[in-house]
Amino acid sequence: MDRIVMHIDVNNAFLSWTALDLLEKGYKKDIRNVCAVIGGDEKSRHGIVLAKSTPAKKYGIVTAETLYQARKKCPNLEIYPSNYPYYQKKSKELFELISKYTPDIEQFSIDECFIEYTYVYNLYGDPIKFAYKIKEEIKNTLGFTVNIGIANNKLCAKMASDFEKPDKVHTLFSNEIEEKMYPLDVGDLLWIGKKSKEKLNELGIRTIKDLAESDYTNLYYYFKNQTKIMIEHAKGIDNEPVVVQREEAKGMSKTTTLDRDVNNRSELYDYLNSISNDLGVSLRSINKYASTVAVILKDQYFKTKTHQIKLSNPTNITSVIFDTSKKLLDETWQGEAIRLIGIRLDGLTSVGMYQYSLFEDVKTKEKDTELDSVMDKLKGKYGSKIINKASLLPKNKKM
DNA sequence: TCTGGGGTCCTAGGACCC
DNA sequence: TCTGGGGTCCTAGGACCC
Repeated sequence: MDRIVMHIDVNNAFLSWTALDLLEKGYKKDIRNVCAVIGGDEKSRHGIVLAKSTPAKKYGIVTAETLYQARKKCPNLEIYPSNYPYYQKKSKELFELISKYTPDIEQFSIDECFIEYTYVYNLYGDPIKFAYKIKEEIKNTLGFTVNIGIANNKLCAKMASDFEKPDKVHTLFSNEIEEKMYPLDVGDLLWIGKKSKEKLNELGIRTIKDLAESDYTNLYYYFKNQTKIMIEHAKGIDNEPVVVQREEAKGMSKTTTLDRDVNNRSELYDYLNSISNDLGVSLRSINKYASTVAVILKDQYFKTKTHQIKLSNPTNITSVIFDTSKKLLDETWQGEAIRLIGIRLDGLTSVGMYQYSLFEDVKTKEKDTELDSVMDKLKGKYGSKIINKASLLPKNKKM
């Protein structure tokens, strides 16, 4: 028997979920039915569209464009803020509901998952009937709609769930690829982004069919080792398994867009301090150590610069992350006006075996580890706002 | 009041070793 | 003696996804 995979995707997730949040709070209007978006705060320069309603989509509003542009397309646009804790809650409810039917679920993002239906086929039978059943159950018990794609592999299941929306079930089985997928724009193919689409178009490749029938050697010059997989995807070939257990994070990062451009070193240090603190807490909460620290900068012209260093000893100590990031900033920053600043930790390991390098100040390290641990506990007990190092406080409130 | 944040993976080029 | 070449590690930058 052929393999059967499903992809379940919440329609306009953030917007649908905020609609429910508002209705629960007594809001009279369902924002799913008006021209509305979830967007960031423009005053702090976070003004982009995070999600849009179906009516907003009809006006041509797209995700990630500026609210300014979106408003030009729909002057009556309503903009609502995001509520991540609520989204997490809804996401959990969704995956718990699906888990009742199979353990073979791969969570792909906060609002998407794959399920390996092959193993439960004998239990539930016709996958299309099952998909409709689960779609209705989600709508009736959780209050939001999903699209479900059914296919013989993950790639095609995901492509299928992206067909007509919302509240639909689609199939894209192997024998339907030429009919349903080949006519689509090559840019609609998973993993073909803006740049690859442009390049393919230049080469006269416009549809997925064009790519499927392209010659490997002609494309190799432009796409190198991605060529083979690209052509296979266009043909609907994909052998990736549904991976139930989420792989452990390989890195973590935190970046922040500043409310104005900053070219003052000590102010940039203050941001690094705060970010180091947040990352340190996250790192310790998953019992990991970071091998590499990188500073990420974006200047006023949106030019991004990164500078990284591999540590001689993986660390989970906030002060080490902060000191390293300061040094990295000093080495790479030329005084340009900074729009975004952040830190990325890579090469996360569970290795607790801490070897002190030769001239390290052992006493300081032990003290800092102890300080981090005390602060983590207090934050866990009283909430993250309750305690901070004096250096994190606003200057006029310093102890 | 113009352009977020958090991830993964790939590539090119330099350093270094044998 | 008009100066190889393979392998590995590391860093910077970029493409792609949600």
